[in-house]
Amino acid sequence: MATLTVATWNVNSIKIRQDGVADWLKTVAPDVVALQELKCETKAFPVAPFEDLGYNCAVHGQKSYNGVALLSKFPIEDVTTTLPGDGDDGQARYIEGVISLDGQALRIASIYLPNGNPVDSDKYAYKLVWMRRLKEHARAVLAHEEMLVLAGDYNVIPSERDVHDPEAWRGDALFTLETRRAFREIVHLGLTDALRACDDAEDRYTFWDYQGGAWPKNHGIRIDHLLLSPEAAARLTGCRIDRGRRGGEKPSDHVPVVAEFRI
DNA sequence: ATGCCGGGCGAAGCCCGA
Repeated sequence: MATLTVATWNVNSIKIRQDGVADWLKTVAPDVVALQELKCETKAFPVAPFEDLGYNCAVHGQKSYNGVALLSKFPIEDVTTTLPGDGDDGQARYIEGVISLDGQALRIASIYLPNGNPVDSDKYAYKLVWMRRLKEHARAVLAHEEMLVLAGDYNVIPSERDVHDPEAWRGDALFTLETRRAFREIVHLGLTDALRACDDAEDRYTFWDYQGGAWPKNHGIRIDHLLLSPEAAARLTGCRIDRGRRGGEKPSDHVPVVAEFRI
């Protein structure tokens, strides 16, 4: 019985964070990692430190903003970067690939879902449209009935117990009833929230703002998620949030979420 | 709550994030 470790992490600039990510890879040794908010162009992604640690890299980058990647100890095949209705969407927010394991496959996506604030702007409309596109794509890939992990920064607080102070976030684009309903529509296609399948506690956050002492006061929110197909959920053995990565020098404002599977 | 952080860009100050 082998263990497959799959993680997601919004690194908030891969250039600034590359040493910290490499250090984390050495410590945790995940098999597959979904990264978000690279803030660099594809050709500028620092592949060397990760290849030196035995990882293959698939990158969908963009200058200054957004950017997503997959790292994998196994080869990454059939890489795609578009969602239905992509049109002229110039924002690098989605990358998907197939990881070939012994006799089976894992389909993994790295998602950087739009923030959507303020709610009276076109950014919010873009977020909701993007979520509908993700839903349609999720429906299509779920039909393959394979191990599937839709991992990333969803910019969605799913419920009241995923935020330190619900009143402080009421009306925010991450927490409106409309946003949460759109997220549920995706989950209800048949996906499992990996963290909540393993840990029902309050105080399970993945993001703390840099400002206002949010980290020392533990004013966090849970917005980074691994959503699993039934085939993946059946093999899930654990899921944890790597809170320790919020401390130290020059941390990202997000921390990794790590899931383990028996394969 | 907004922009008190932090990062990108680019060389000061604005844009953006959640």
